[in-house]
Amino acid sequence: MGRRLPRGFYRRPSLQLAPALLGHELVRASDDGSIVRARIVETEAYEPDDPASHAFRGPTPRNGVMFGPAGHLYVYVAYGVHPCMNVVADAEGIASAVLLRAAEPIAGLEAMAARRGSPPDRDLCRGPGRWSRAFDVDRVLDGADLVSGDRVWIERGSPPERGAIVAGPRIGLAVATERPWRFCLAGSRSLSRPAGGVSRPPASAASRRSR
DNA sequence: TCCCCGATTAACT
DNA sequence: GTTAATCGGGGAG
Repeated sequence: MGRRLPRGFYRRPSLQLAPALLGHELVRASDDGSIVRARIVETEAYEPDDPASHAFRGPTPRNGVMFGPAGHLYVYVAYGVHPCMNVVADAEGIASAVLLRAAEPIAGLEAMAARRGSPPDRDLCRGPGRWSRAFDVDRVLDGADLVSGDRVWIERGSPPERGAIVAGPRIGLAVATERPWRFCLAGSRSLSRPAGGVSRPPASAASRRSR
């Protein structure tokens, strides 16, 4: 078993924490006894002064965990359907977090497949909603402590090779699309989209409004 | 209380 | 590559 990342690891701006999380392993122990594990290959940073952040307009019942101490899990539901996992960064009172977007399954693939309808292995955790579902994570785990909790945590993994980390624009946003705050392990086949690729040009970002 | 929109996904063509 | 599905949350009334 690897070693769990300490509180201090998380106490830095999300912009630093997001790339630092790549290569480490998220582990989830469910009530049903199953344990699943995957290597983080894609993250996004959300800073306090960031119009794309849920916390940009101040604390609410949903985003409260983001304002708390580092090293906790913030879980929100996207499109009313898909749970998405975030790691709270920085000092208490500073609302910043790292969205966990994609991972490569390492262990417990059977349990993940049972929850996800047996897609190809590399797709089990490919995308924030898919990953959450494969890991049996929903709003119940909002606020879970990754450092001392026994339901979900992060262990030290093998570090990325030099030059493997690629930054690019974040996915699915209507604002702040110019900030290259998405971080990927470029060689992974489990990315939600190709590393560094132009995900949403400004033109299409504007056209989203006319849906 | 009501309404609109989204840090997405799966199923299409 | 494109699009419909789907409902929780924030903000307005």
